[in-house]
Amino acid sequence: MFLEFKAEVEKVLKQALASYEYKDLEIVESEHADIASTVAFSLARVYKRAPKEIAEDIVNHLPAEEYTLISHAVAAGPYINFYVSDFFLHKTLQSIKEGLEPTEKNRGKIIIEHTSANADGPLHIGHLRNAIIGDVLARVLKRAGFDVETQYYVNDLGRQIAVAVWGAGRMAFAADKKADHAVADVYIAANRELEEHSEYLNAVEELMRKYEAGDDATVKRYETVVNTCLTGVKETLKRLNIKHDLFVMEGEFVRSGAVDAVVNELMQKGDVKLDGTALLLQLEGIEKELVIKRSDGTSLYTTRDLAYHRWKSNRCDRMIDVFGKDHELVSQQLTKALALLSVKAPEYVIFEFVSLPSGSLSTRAGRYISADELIEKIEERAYEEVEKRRDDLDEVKKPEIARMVGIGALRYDMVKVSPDKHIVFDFDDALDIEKKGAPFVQYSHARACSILRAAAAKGVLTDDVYDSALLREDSELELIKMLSKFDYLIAGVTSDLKPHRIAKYARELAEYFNLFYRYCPVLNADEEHRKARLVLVDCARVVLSNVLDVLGIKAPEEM
RNA sequence: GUCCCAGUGGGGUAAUGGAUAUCCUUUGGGCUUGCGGAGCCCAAAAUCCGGGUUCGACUCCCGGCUGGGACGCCA
Repeated sequence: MFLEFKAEVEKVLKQALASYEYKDLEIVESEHADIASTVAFSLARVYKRAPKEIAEDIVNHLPAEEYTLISHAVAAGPYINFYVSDFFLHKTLQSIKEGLEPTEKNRGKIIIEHTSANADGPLHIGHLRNAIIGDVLARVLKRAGFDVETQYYVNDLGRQIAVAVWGAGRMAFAADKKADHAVADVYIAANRELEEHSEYLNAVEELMRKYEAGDDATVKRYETVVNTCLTGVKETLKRLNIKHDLFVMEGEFVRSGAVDAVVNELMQKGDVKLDGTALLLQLEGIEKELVIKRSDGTSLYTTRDLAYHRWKSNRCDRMIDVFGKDHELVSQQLTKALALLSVKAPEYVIFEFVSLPSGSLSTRAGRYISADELIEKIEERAYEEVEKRRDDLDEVKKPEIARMVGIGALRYDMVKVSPDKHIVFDFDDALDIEKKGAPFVQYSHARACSILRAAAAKGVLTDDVYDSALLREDSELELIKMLSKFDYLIAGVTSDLKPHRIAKYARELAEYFNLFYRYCPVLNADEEHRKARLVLVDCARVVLSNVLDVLGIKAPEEM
């Protein structure tokens, strides 16, 4: 609803500015108003008058008779402050009661690629950041009315996989281990062996050549390793509430000839030169030329990625790639090379690294914290907390709530920080569930549910006729305004792709609900207030549950 | 060396160029004859350094410093 308020402010402000020339309405959020404009500052310069005077003049020209969602506007010095009307507050509650469906639908198809970890071992905490950022964005975009498809791009052609496949030919996967962990064991052991015996490297290279050429037996060996690993990875993702619509194998693009087609087209359209038998592409603005074909004729990651993006671009309106910071140069090369092929560029969400206090993560060196280990520990920790507080619950409910709280805390922790912030992962800190994170928001939701349950038990109906004008306390007004901003938030994140803003909103909403709870009795209020407040509690419950859903966090009815 | 990113109270973190810099944690103090205390209130404490642009800079520009990353016929 806040979006509609903002639109009305823009409309009336434009009318009031009819006699001025301006570039922008300069609408800003403000703590002194529901929304404000600072346009008087820049007009002051042009018209050589005091900004305060101009602000007053603009306010005097606002068509107050057209206000519906606006109650009034005032000039506070050079600022023009707008305030919401009672009708806005009423309409906010009504629209939430009617459901939070996106106002715009069928806005086109978006393919978002995320996680895409190599199939050489389990997901670690770095992949987790990628997966959770990607998953939250996918959920936001769905809310915003897009048709979203999530893809996991499976690297099955890299040297890493060849090493794992080679290793799998010499030792068996441990049968008693989770599949992806068993693959990692083999991969790490194989790497160690190759370091000691470089004579085995030929065998690895031969595997790579045979696989690209489509040798049946080799393809089968690869598939076994990759699928084994992915089985485990999918289990982990499922626990985290993450699902990919499609797993796309890199190898397909080589075998289908799509990669060759890309290389040939680049030779015609780009600045390509020969270095021995390898092909180098010079891209504008990037010093380093891009190798698009190896001397031995096999393909490279970037070239295969070009073919993948060309394929994707034909299946959607927007492409979004969630990449680690180490892929930034690649993303620039990708954009430039795609332009040569007349393929639209993807939008990139680039996030900074997650490292351990002991240094950077490395699957090969076995230096990582697996997502599974983290999930295991955090759920244990959450179970302890539940047991501490809710001894009355049975052994079905307790672990169920512990899972919701544990996974919630983990997801919230990963998404709450701006993607361009480097994270040093601290195990104890991640396990500290008592912080104001997901459990805080979940608790507010459970509390709202509890009030509604108690009301139902007393036979008070929430869908009674109610008078929203009775909601006059500060904590009530602030809560309603916060509720109204859900659509505004979704619209914002849809364009700036910054998922940490969702986490911040969720926490703030829970805070406002707690304040309302503290200052306004619901069930113990007189009948008219009780009715109106129950509606407000129900609306808060709906928005809390929706914002948690966007974060991929379960909203427990009790905890 | 070149390029990219980050630098905000003791630690972590937020802030489309706008009014009194957010929140967590920490430390200290307080709130329950209340619908669930995983709650609420109060206090302490911060924009790396130096220039510049601007009516106005955490935010933009230039130069440093510190930390991370990229610069493979790896992915």
